Amino acid sequence: MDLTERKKKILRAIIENYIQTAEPVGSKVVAATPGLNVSSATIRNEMADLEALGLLEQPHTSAGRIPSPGGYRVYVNELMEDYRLSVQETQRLNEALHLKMRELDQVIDQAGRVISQLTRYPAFALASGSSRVTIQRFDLLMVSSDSFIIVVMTDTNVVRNRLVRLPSDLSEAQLQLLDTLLNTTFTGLTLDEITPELMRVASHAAGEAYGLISLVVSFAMDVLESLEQRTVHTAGIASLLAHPEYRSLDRAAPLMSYLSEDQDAGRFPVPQGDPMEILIGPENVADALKDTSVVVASYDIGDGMRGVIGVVGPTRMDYAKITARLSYFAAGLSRLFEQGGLPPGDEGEEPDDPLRR
Amino acid sequence: MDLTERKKKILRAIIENYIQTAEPVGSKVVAATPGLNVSSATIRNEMADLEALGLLEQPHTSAGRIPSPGGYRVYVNELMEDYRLSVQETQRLNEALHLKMRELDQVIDQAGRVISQLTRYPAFALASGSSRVTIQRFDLLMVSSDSFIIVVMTDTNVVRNRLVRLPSDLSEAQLQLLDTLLNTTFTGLTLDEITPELMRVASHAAGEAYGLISLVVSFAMDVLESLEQRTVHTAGIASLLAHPEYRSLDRAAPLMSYLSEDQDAGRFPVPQGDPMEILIGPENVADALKDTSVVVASYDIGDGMRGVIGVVGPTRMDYAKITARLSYFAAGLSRLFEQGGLPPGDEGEEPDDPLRR
DNA sequence: ATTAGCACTCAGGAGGAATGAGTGCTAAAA
DNA sequence: TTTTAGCACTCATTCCTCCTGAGTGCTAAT
Repeated sequence: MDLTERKKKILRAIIENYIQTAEPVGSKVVAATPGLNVSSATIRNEMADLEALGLLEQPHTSAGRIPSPGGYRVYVNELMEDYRLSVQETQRLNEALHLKMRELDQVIDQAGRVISQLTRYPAFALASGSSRVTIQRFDLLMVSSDSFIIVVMTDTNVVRNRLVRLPSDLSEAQLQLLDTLLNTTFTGLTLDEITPELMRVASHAAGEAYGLISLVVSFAMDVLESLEQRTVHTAGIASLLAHPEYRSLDRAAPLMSYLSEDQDAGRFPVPQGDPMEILIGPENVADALKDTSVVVASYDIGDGMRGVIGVVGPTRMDYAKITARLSYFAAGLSRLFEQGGLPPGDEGEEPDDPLRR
Repeated sequence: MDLTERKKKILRAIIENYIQTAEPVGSKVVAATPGLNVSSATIRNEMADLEALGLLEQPHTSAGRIPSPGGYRVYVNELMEDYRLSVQETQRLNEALHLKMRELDQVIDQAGRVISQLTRYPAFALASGSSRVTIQRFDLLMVSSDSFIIVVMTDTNVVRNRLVRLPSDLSEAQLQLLDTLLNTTFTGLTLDEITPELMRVASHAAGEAYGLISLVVSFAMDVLESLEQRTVHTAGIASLLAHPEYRSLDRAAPLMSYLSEDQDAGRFPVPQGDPMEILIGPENVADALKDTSVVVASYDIGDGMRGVIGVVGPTRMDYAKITARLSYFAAGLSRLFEQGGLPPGDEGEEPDDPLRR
């Protein structure tokens, strides 16, 4: 977008003012911007030009101007200055990164909550997975004569377990046998490759132990499935109501429902290429997001997985602040995982300071 | 509450009408109730009496009456007929009980989502635990020369694991030693009983392995902590907006914030004694719930834990329907767990039909 | 190219009347 | 003594209309 310096200044002034006040901006207050020594009449002419270019809009004839989605686009691409995080902000962000490390799922969920609190917008978080996971190894641990623990580990180093009680007793030797059989037959297979026939063949080899095998294998399949199935976590939906554009329920309700709808991923944008992406209003694919903006960042989880974290808000969003915070936080998460903090499963120890180089 | 038959009929008619319409009920429509062959003037006199008894309220002089919290109380205690679930409803509820069995936490979360969908009210779900959990057993599984899996099992049969990578190599024998040491020293202890001193003593016994021991033990402590810490899951917050009492943001926003606030339990009521409890308006302890009603049910998880699941809505709630659905669902959950469906950790196989006797 | 000035537009708020649902009370009927 | 018909009264709600003021576009002067 080729604009004169003055037009840029005016556009920027209007957008930043509107971001603060949520009120249409008139020529008079723009004229008052320092460094812009022209009269309001001149501003009016310029504003008319900017409107013709599709960068501004007028809610009604006798109102000031508000930025159009295209205007915001120009702003984030060319006009926006990097927002410098204050010391307090980095401190808060760093503190927030001391996440309690548990299951990956819980970490993602928690990260979403935290970023929602920090930005005051609803947030979503998900992991976009490695889709071809296989079981690398089975372990069966005897607990008592009629119960044992299944531990499975995938090739992405996720470890999951389940305790099983049986109606009948089982000897240590039988368990050993089962263990070997599982490890020779069912390792290295993806979800689709584990067929009922395969299970029948295996149980034949093991004699009567079909029930046991199906028990363990179906648990393994559950694990694989849960790793492939991408679920979204959303947090802070209520914070929408703090923003004037959602003071009317007609605007708030559909968006809130969309955000809290069933947790299937794919409804939310994921950054392509760049680690951070801004989607303004109609640039969103989902209808419910057509007049909201989404800022989304990704971070590296390791083992071929990427975490995605983003916030949703009105197109009038403080893009500078939000992108600064989000990218800092995402970078922190990347480092956290990279440091061996906690990879896909639940591995590694708790790092002291996740942001220390 | 001792009321004449006629007063009861009138009160009930008013409450049920108000539950349907959310509009103050006038004497005329009450007079039209079948089985009540008196004129509206008589009804007016009776209504004045009921108001004097504190069972009805008048929003303003020229409006009909609405039930007071006390009125609802009388209604749920004495007047309400059991709502008979239709065949479709039991079918839907049964289907909903086919929860994917994973971690207990996830099951609880999912149950909350489901009940929120079924009732169209926001729901909360939590597990009220057994507070003195101890580690019953440690297992260390070698993965490669520099990594192993910690598996811990608590006395409540919860099993958790974590994969650990080490900077240096480790022999199978060392791991065995560590295993024995952990099992002799740290089993049967509650969270507070695991002291730093104890860890120092143990590592002395093991030679130089302090780092390793603290690694495993702090994981165990994490597990104990996560089991004692009761987190609430809330779902369906946006469904509030569908009800006319929350069409105004002043009413909706505080409640929504309360529901989505940080996930600490204790903010939500838990049934005492009875497996189901109804708290109407000011009967709630929490300020934010003072003009909402909460219907809450509990179910048995096993191993000394109880699940709690409830819905939150306006005092004008269809108590008959909600209690019927909630208690049916809670009973289903109880049976699900009892059947060995999935106890605290992640045990047992997936049942075919959780409601089959 | 810029600016002062002026007529014009229009959302939003204030005030006021009309509407109608619903009440309480009284006096008559059962 | 209880019930009912009738009537005057109340008051939230809706729908006008009018007014105000912020902000514009245009024109003519600088």
